Amino acid sequence: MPELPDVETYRRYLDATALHSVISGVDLRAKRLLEGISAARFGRALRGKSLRSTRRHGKYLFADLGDGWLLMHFGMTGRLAYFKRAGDDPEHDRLLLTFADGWHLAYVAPRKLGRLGIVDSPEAFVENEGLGPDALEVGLDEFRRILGGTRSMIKSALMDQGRIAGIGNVYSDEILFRARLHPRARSDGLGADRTRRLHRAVRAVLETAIDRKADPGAMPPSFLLNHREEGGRCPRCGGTVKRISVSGRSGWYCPRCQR
DNA sequence: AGTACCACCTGACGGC
DNA sequence: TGCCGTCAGGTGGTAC
Repeated sequence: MPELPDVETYRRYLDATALHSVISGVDLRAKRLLEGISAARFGRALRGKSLRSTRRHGKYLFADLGDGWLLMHFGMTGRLAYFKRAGDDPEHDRLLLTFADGWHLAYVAPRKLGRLGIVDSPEAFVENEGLGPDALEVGLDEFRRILGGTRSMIKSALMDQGRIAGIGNVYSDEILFRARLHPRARSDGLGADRTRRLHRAVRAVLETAIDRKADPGAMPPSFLLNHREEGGRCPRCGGTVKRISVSGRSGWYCPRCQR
């Protein structure tokens, strides 16, 4: 699930659970997730430290270690789990942090598509990766400039992390549905009104999803999210939603509402 | 510059 | 029940 609302929910979860405890154990169970650092150095960077605070940029989560930051990306299936008893350790935990108070924080990723690492700072990482501004931070003027700078399909542009960070396949559909724009509309052909509408939709959709803790079952009835299926009904007009392929992903939309 | 396709992994689900 | 193909909310590389 991990798009911006999911990762923000994980961030708040970490804040509410694992902050400020001393890390006594580091068990990395999937080395391939490590980015640019050896397992030994990764362990040394964490052991004896505590997670002082958290930050998020797009789909990336950072935790301050005092001299460097723990980096987490959740791929398609990643999440966090905080628990006390060893028996509650979830399946597919790829990193298990144990705290001095006996609690554990697991980074769980069934498909091993995420990333773990240690970085100097969130800012430096964002710069090095060439990530665009966070989708919740980007102002209208910048939004207009970013979308006006590419001839690609609007759905692709929204999902391009180098342009705007945080929007993935499902929420790009949701945003376009709310803004009533066709996923294949040209990014630089929206015009002022539709660009403003789209910018408002980005904020509204992401903030609502965060309020609902990114839980699909808790989304408002007006959301398209729970109707992304064959024969699904548009919550606005009652018509049948349609699936198309955009940048190799399944995009769902309502042909009647979105032009 | 933009797009299609493949690969990385594993699990879930429908069809036979 | 078991096997097989297909698909999955991400990203990065390649080739056109």
